[in-house]
Amino acid sequence: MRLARVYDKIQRRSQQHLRRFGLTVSQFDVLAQVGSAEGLCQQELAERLLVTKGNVCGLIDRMEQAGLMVRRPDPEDRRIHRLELTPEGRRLYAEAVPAQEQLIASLLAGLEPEEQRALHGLLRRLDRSIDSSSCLSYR
Amino acid sequence: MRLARVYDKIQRRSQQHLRRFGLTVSQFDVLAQVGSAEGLCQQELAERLLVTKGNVCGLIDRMEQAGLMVRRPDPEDRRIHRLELTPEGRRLYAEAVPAQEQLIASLLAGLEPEEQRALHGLLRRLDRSIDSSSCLSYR
DNA sequence: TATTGTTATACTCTATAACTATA
DNA sequence: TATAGTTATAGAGTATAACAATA
Repeated sequence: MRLARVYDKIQRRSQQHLRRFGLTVSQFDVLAQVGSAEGLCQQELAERLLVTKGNVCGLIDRMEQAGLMVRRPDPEDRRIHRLELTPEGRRLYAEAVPAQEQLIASLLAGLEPEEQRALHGLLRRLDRSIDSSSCLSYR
Repeated sequence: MRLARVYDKIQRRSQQHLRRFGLTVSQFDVLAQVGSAEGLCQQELAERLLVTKGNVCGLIDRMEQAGLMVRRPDPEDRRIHRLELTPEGRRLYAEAVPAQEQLIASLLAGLEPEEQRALHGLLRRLDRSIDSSSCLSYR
């Protein structure tokens, strides 16, 4: 499976790359999601990351402990925690996200710009067609 | 990152799918590699899977315990273990690999045949260009 | 000395499921 | 009853590094 192999390589490079920031790939995903949509609640985050809320809970625990984010109680619904980045979390976001984009760009650099666009377009179509194909339930 | 999202979905589907066979994705990878190249040694397998030999050791332990494969000492170099599938491993290989291919085919079905070819070609080019871009060391 | 494989440690992620507190 | 979050459990995968046997 070609896609798997390419992805594994990118994943490993990313991992290596993100370690400089003290982040795992999953933690980077959290940072990227919360950084681009502060006020997100844990349930929403779980859905976006395609993992369970239990897992999100542990992820947030570790990142809160690392001083990157905080849980804020929602004043209107006391079951909900809104997620926000700390100043340090925002600093890391501002640093790590562009660095990651640059890494991806450098990995894609072997393709011509129009090939990159073609690849992106095909992946988008594939993404949608996977969603519509049969039942897919993430809790 | 489009590639990551698409891959995650495929990964999750595969996981779900492979569970019927009692396999994790990593174990499937081992089965597929050894099944297509019996006599492989652990070091070679580690390189193909892009993980360390320590990890391979654990993977093999679990799969040997599950009765799917065996380590055979190499008569010429007593440091080496050659990996072979048991009859049950081969049966599973013959069952799981086509099933996995069919799953992938069904996920790709939303794309036209020429789009599938185009995607494959782009991924192959990307794969190669990643390899050649800067240092990449898997131990 | 270098290589193959093993072992040990520690951490992250994951699924699953029971639990609480709110709604 | 349903939802948001928590906790507990168990297992898998991973990196790292020290180790034994063999070359």
